[in-house]
Amino acid sequence: MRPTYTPAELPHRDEQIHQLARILAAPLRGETPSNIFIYGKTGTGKTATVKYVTKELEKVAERAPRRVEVVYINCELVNTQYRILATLATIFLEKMREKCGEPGLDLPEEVPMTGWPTDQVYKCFFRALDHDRQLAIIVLDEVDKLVLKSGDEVLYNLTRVNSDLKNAKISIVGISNDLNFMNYLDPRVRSSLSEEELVFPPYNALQLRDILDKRAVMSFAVGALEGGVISLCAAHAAREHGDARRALDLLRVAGEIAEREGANTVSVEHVRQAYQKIEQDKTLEVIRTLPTQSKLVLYSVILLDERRERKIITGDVYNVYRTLCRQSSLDILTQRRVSDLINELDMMGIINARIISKGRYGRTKEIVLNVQPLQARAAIQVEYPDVDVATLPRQLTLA
DNA sequence: AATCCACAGGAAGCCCGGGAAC
DNA sequence: GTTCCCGGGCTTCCTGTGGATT
Repeated sequence: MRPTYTPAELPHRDEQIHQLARILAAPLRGETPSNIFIYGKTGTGKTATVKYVTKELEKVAERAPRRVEVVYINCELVNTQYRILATLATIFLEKMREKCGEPGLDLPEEVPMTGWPTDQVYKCFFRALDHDRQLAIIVLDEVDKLVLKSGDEVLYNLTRVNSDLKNAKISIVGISNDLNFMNYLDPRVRSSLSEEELVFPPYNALQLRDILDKRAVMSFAVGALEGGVISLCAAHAAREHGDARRALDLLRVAGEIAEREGANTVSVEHVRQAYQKIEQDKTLEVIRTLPTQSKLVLYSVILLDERRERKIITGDVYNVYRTLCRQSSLDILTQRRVSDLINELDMMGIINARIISKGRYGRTKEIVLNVQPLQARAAIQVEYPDVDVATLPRQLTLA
């Protein structure tokens, strides 16, 4: 049930599988497939489908007139022009050596992951590739991350390389969950990258149910899931733009909770708890990665919240914040800035802040903590970057 | 009706780090 | 390497404001 698992069958993706297969089957007829651009929100099965189809393709590729090589690159990890080319060059050098044994001509043993001029790496890749009559299908997953980080130069080069190759051909499969990024591309790159386009619509609740059903059969004992459990998971995920990964996470966590409790079956209540746990883990992660000053502001709110004396208002928060700063010898920001930080925390849903007027006694913001104080506190103190945790007061001793 | 509190939040500008251009 | 530019974080200064109190 983990997100890393690639299932052997993909329910409700038949159409996409067919389309993709139709395009990628071109090499079996001795043709070069078009470049493909695949778009869909997270958890709609893009990566799984591509992996599935390319695997099938490799199985039948022996019958093809030219050799087919599929290279999968996740651009979130490999996100510069150099590293993409170096990765490709390394792979094709390796394959070339496998194929014909002798180290090719004047080509080097390997490409270092850093150091060479980019055009040398490019040439190296080019020659290793062109050395054989082959078709390289290069899958660039999360290609939007690549463009965001290093621009579209790599894509431009890769889409152009075909015209220079004598023996080999390449075709590119770009996967993205951000459609907007196409606008940042050079028009030439855009049109050649999206010779074919494939859209992965989100799953609806029914389809999610189906997917969960299939996976549940593999992961849970018969009768371990009470009625309604799967429907509830599906419903939750459908509300969050049909993310199958979400749905699976939910079911998995619900199972883990049930197991820890020693329950025999997974109940609807477990799913509810799992939902809360996942949501909470998300916010705790946000808190953990907050900048120091925001953490301090939040910590002030928590301290005030624990006192439970009166409603928390901006002025009080700022006072507490100031003492905290002094105690941990940090710079004290102005109230104006802290006011903005409070707004940011509000936007993130960690706190709720609304403007109230107390008549003669002014206009201010009333702040309500939106997370468990104890856990939030723990999240703040984990990896507290600049401040010695011990110096933070456990209790508020303020007038 | 006028006053006035305790801030909200807009505007302008400073400072600094990082990336692009030279 | 230097210069330039940009954006984000921050400050300073400011005007605005809902409604209890006078």
